[in-house]
Amino acid sequence: MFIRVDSSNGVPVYEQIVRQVKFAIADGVVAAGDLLPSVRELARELAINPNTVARAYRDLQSQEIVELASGIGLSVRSGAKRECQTQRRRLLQMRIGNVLEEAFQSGLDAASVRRLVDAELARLDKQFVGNSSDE
Amino acid sequence: MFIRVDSSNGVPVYEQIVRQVKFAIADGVVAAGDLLPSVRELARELAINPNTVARAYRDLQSQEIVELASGIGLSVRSGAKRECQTQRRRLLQMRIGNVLEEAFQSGLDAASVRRLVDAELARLDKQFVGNSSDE
Amino acid sequence: MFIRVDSSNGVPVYEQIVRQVKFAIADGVVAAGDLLPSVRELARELAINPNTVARAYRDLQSQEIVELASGIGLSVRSGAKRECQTQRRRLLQMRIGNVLEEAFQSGLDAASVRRLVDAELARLDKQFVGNSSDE
Amino acid sequence: MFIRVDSSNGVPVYEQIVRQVKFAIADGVVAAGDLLPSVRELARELAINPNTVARAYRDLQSQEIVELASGIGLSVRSGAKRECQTQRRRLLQMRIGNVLEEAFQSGLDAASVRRLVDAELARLDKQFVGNSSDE
DNA sequence: GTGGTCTAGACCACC
DNA sequence: GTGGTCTAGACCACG
Repeated sequence: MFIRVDSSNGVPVYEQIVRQVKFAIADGVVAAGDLLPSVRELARELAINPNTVARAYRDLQSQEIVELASGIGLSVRSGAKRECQTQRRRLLQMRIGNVLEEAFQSGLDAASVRRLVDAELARLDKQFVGNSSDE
Repeated sequence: MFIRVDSSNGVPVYEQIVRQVKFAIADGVVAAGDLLPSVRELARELAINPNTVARAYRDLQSQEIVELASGIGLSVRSGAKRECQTQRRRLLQMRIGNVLEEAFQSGLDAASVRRLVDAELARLDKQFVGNSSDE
Repeated sequence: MFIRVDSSNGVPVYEQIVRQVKFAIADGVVAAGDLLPSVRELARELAINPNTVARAYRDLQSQEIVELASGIGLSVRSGAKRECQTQRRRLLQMRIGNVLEEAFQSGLDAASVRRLVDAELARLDKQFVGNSSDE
Repeated sequence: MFIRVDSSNGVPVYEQIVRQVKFAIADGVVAAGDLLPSVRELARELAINPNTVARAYRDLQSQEIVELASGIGLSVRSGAKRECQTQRRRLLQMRIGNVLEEAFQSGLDAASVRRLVDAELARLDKQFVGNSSDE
């Protein structure tokens, strides 16, 4: 299973699902034409309310990432990979920008902000060696 | 006035007030022993309901940043500056860490993440020249 | 229902609720993982405004006694029982200490104070037979 | 000066003054006919608002503990000592009773309550050796 | 259904 | 004047 949710995360569960499905598509873990796991199945595996999964899937449909294959399930649309990659980049850029802006606005000077960023980057670099990206 | 709120921000107004009071204390804009602006005064200036300000101030009390001087107002406690600086550092470290971690987990490699960060840092550096910080 | 409030008590209603929830947890009446009665339900049963219950519950959250299970309710955290027992002991010790100290400081000698205490203890012993405590 | 107030005490300052004046009278530190310190003088010595002292003195007048000696000040009435002793006993009995009752109601059993009381009594016994009482 | 936020306004205690 | 408590009710997000 390519999805993991953390209910004590602040981020709504349905949104975590939406994001991770998109990330999986962006990375090619799930390809165009593939079916998403059924609402019931995913709900059981994540031990969450099926309504939550349903809501996530509804969002993915309305964003035209997946489409309903009647009687079969939800399948990834053909242009989805490229779209998900673009969205991923935009999303991360916005979030990074927001956080850094928040740091500046809180009264810290540029040097302090950069120190914080570098420390975190160093910490994470070690954790995620060997990540591959096709962007 | 050292507080500005943005009601269309997603972040609850009372929480924005809590943060900004803490930041003001961390930066020395408000010193130990100083009184916060009165509930009614701040509510009037921000054009919000006094209860919203009161809730923010109650949070500051329960976090022992500020104490009730009965019939006088709320005064900044003696250890508050150091505490607020610590909290600010921790808060930003956590938020930056979370965002960067999300970037790595989304499948991007280290180089891509660093590129995003550097671009945003460059953009914001220009915007916030002249920030001063005690830390 | 394990909560009873007395609005003509001087002690704020929301604080009575906070205390009694903690006492119930300390006594094991409510266990870790259990949900508190919903805000609306408790408000209805106590015939008070839901906001008053909500404020009590918010305090319990910020004291980390209870945590939000989004869309479900508030559940008692795992370490809460031990914490509530400790707090109960400290609270009572402080209150008893304060009152006895006040008695001494008011000029009474030790014998007079002890006489007062013994009389009250005897009176209450009869009233509260069969209390059980984990401590 | 026979009065000390603690503004971070929960107990209103004016009430602390009322109590301590009464205790001083009960103990004979201030006798019938003696004048209380003037409002301005006491306010200066305690570093509090004169209105607060004035309110305390007003209460003492309305309770007929002191009386206005026009142009002179407030003097302790003749029957005050006996009255203050009676009130002191009643007040302490009530407060002790309330606290012990609260302990029982919080779910503790009689043994636990008695243990708390004995511990505090032992602690205070050492602190207040040589208290004398004429009750 | 759940809790959270915000507004509006009454009333109280303290200084 | 100060903050604190409580009520009442609208609106939103989440499951």
